[in-house]
Parts: sequence; C-alpha cells; structure tokens
Amino acid sequence: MHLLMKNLPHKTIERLSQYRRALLLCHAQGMTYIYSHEIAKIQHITPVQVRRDIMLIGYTGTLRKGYNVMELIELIGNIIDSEEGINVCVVGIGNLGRAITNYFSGKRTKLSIAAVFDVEPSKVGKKYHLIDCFHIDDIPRIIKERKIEIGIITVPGEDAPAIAEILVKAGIKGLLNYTPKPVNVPNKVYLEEYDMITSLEKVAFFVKTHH
Amino acid sequence: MHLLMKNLPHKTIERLSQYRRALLLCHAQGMTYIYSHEIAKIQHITPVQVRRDIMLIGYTGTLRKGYNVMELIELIGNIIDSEEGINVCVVGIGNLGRAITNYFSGKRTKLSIAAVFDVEPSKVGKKYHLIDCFHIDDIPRIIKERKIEIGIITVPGEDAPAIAEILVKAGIKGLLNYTPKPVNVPNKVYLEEYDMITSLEKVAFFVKTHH
DNA sequence: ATAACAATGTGAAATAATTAACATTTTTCT
DNA sequence: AGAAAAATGTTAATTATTTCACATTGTTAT
Ligand SMILES: NC(=O)c1ccc[n+]([C@@H]2O[C@H](COP(=O)([O-])OP(=O)(O)OC[C@H]3O[C@@H](n4cnc5c(N)ncnc54)[C@H](O)[C@@H]3O)[C@@H](O)[C@H]2O)c1
Ligand SMILES: NC(=O)c1ccc[n+]([C@@H]2O[C@H](COP(=O)([O-])OP(=O)(O)OC[C@H]3O[C@@H](n4cnc5c(N)ncnc54)[C@H](O)[C@@H]3O)[C@@H](O)[C@H]2O)c1
Repeated sequence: MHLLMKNLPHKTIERLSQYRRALLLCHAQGMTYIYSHEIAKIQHITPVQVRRDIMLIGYTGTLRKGYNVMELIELIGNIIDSEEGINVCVVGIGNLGRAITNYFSGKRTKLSIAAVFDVEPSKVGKKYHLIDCFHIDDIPRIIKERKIEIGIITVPGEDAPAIAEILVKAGIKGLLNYTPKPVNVPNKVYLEEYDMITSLEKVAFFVKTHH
Repeated sequence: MHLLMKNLPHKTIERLSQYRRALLLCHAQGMTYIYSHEIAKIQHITPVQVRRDIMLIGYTGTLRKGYNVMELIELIGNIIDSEEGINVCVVGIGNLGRAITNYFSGKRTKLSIAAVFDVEPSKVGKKYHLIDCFHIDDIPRIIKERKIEIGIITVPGEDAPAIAEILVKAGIKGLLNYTPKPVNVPNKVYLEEYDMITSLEKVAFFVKTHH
C-alpha cells in the first residue's frame, strides 16, 4: 500500500471518486487525454484543485496534453479500491433500501452488495435484484460467511442504533447510515451518516439568504 | 433577517439542522434542558463545537442547566427556515424519487413537496403520496403556479443536465442533484450534489486504510 | 460562608482545505 | 531559431474550520 494513501485529505478522497466517474464517461466517449480545467469544469471546482489532488496521488500528466484518461482511472482505482473487492450489505429493504440495491446492482465495481436483511417475514427469503434477503437474526452468520465489511442502514430511524450495534458485533468495519437517527459505533468502525432533510434544509437556507 | 445569518459557516448550517432534529426528539421525550455535551454525544462531535455553533447564532444557555430545548429549536427554526415555507419539486419519480417523496410526505416542516414530474405517460397524471405528477413540459407553468423554489433531480443520470437547465429556466433557486452526473447551473442558483457511490467508496477507502 | 465542581462563552492557536502565484516545459507560430 | 501561448507541478499565502485553554459563574456540598 502506498505511503501516500494514508495522508490523503478526506475531501480529496471524495473528489477522486468523482473524478473517476467523470473520467470513465470521458473514456467511453473515446477521449484519451484530458486537461485539469476540463475535469474542473465537470466537477464545478478549480483546475488548481484538480491538479493538487492528482499531485497528491503521485500522478503526473503530460505537459500540454494533460492527463492520460485511462492511466488516471487506473491509478485512482489503485488508491481507492481494494484489490479483492469489498462486500456490502443493506439492512432494511424498504423504499430506500430497494432503490439503493437496484442502483448498485449491475454497476461493475469493486463494491458489491452480497446480502440484504429485513425483519418482515414477507421479505425474508425473497431475492431483490438477485440478492438474497435474510432475517436480521442471520446477520452474524451471513456477514462472516460472505465476508461483508460494510453495512448500509436503511431501517426506520428508531431501529437504526440497534441495527448498528448488531452489525458492529458481527464484525462490520464501516457503516453508512441513511437514517435520520445518529448511531454509535466504536472508534475502529468508520461511520458516515447522511440525511436528505439536512441537505434540503441547507439548500433552502442558502436560497433564502443569498437572494 | 439577522445579520448573523449571512456569515454562518456552511458546516454550521448542516449541524444546526441536525441539532434541531435531535432536539425535537429530546423535546418529545420531555426534556426541557440539554447540555452541549449531550448534543455532542448524539452527533459524534465535541461539546466545544456545539457551543461554538450555538454562540454563532447568538443564543445563550443557562450556566449549569444548559440550553432550553424548546427555545433552541425555535431559534434554529428562525435561522434556517423561511417564515412562509418553501415549496419543492421532485423530477423523475422512479425508485429514488418515490422513496424521497414518500419520506418527505407527512413530515411537518417548512419544506413541502408541491409537485413531482416525469416523462412516462403511465406516471403523468397520477398522484404519489397525494402529490400530483405532471409531465416535464409543464415544469415552467407549475413552478410558477405553485411557487416552487427548489428542485430535487432523480432522473437517469444522462438526463440530469437537461432537466437542470429546464428547472433553471423556469426560475428555480436551488437544486439538489442525486444523480451521479454533475449538472451546470448559473451562479445565482444554489447547487448541492450527492452521490451514494462516492460515499460508499469513501467508507471503503477508510475501511481499507485504517485497518 | 466558602470551597469545589461543572457548566457556558470565547479569544487565540492549531489544523485542514483552498487558492494564488509563478517557475517550468512543451508546442505552435512566425 | 526565437517568441508567444498554454499547460503542469508546487511553494507559499489565504481562508475555513476545529480545537485548546481558560475566565466566568451558577450550584452543591461541607
Ligand atoms: N425514503 C427516502 O428517500 C429516505 C430518505 C432519507 C432517509 N430515509 C430513511 O431511511 C430509512 C428507510 O426509509 P424507507 O422509506 O425505505 O422506509 P420503509 O418503511 O419503506 O423501509 C423500512 C424497511 O426496514 C424494515 N425494518 C423495520 N425494522 C427493521 C429492523 N429492526 N431490522 C431490519 N429491517 C427492519 C421494514 O420491514 C422495511 O422493509 C428511514 O429511516 C428513513 O428515515 C429515507
Ligand atoms: N436508486 C438509488 O438509490 C440511487 C442512488 C443514488 C443515485 N441514484 C440516481 O438517481 C437517479 C434515479 O434513480 P432511480 O433508481 O430512481 O431510477 P429509475 O429508473 O427508477 O427512475 C428514473 C425516473 O425518471 C424518469 N425519467 C426518465 N427520463 C426523464 C426525463 N427526461 N425527465 C423526467 N423524468 C424522467 C423515468 O420515467 C423514471 O420514472 C439515477 O440517476 C440514479 O443514478 C439512484
């Protein structure tokens, strides 16, 4: 593993993921080289920031031609992906859980949803986009069997803390909580929380104040 | 409008929204006062940060008793809400669009979804959680009639830029793009973009590097 | 009454992230 | 060949955000 990786700013990691997505589209359109200002335009940021991020991962472009699209895609992959891939599970296969499962399935990537969980008897045993749905009591077993390292929580808010605890006990390494209820995890588990209401309220605030 | 509001850091706005949500739950449980360290615990941040945010909005608590829950809820409301409320629309009523519409409807808040749009003939004319679905050709008219100021984009990625343009032309003031495709808007429109893959890749990266 | 404690409020310091400035280099044009 | 243009790479400056450190002050215990 690169020494570089350790010290990459969080924001840079996010942007690398976004650059890669944009680059994949550019590659699909037949572009072989791209300038920092072109990437910047797509992502609504400055060219300097793009160059700095790319500098941080130790890649260097060609003066006057820019960056080799495919090389950059591969390097970003080396940085942010795990070689062997990482398995993910979704807990709570309601509206949001199904939308996410649907969204991910088919996307060829190093991240794949290896199981989904719910409590509803009518859902347990079914398949969602080819992925088995298990009862939450099976979380410990399935997580071990299927080497799942990351959990996405989409249960009703009030159940989120309990589910987080179950997942942590089962050995999960990272959690993505889409519930409005914050959950507690030990320090060794990486936690990311996102709530749409917060985003919307933020947009509303800036709409209100900037005009 | 407060002078204060103008200069609040973006991060503070996000946290205020989160504090309020947590405070509402505390209020519902009958708490009348709360300490900065209690809020901090819920949100996984430091008590100093909570106190600083609260300082920034000009509220002051009671020494030794902490903050009055209801007063704080109301003050945060004064800061981030619009008095009259803001109307929102969702464009693209697929899996994610429906999940979001479902999630928002019923939540009593100053933000309400006033219309949804799609292109599918089978969806146009129907109601989703009591909200009318119109054809995207009606965007300009409906946005004016219903005084919609914010748009949430949940169409397939490739259509997002075109939809953003239509919404901007129709006079939208803020956009929340849940598509993986970045869109362009003029400077006066506030834009927030969020992609789940990026979040998941970020979690995966830190899982990989921190262990 | 007084000391010990536990909370807030905040200037100052530290850290994180972005942006400016510019040296360098390749390409193109004359 | 030499000048002009346009791109990268990077140090330094700036700005944004978080954290430290501590003065202040109600509350509780002795
Ligand atoms: N729908 C959205 O767009 C949206 C947006 C932001 C946040 N959220 C949040 O995501 C969560 C799910 O939203 P939704 O709209 O999909 O709700 P939903 O009710 O459609 O789905 C919840 C699912 O969780 C299952 N469930 C309930 N208790 C469970 C438990 N203890 N263990 C496992 N599964 C359990 C239910 O059977 C159901 O399938 C909620 O917390 C919601 O606040 C949703
Ligand atoms: N499902 C998820 O969890 C998820 C997560 C992140 C991002 N996304 C993104 O959100 C978007 C929607 O995802 P989804 O799973 O709901 O897809 P979906 O196919 O279920 O829904 C898309 C909807 O948009 C409609 N549509 C198509 N073209 C349109 C146009 N020009 N104008 C208006 N409506 C149009 C379709 O009729 C459909 O109803 C996609 O861009 C996807 O990448 C989805």
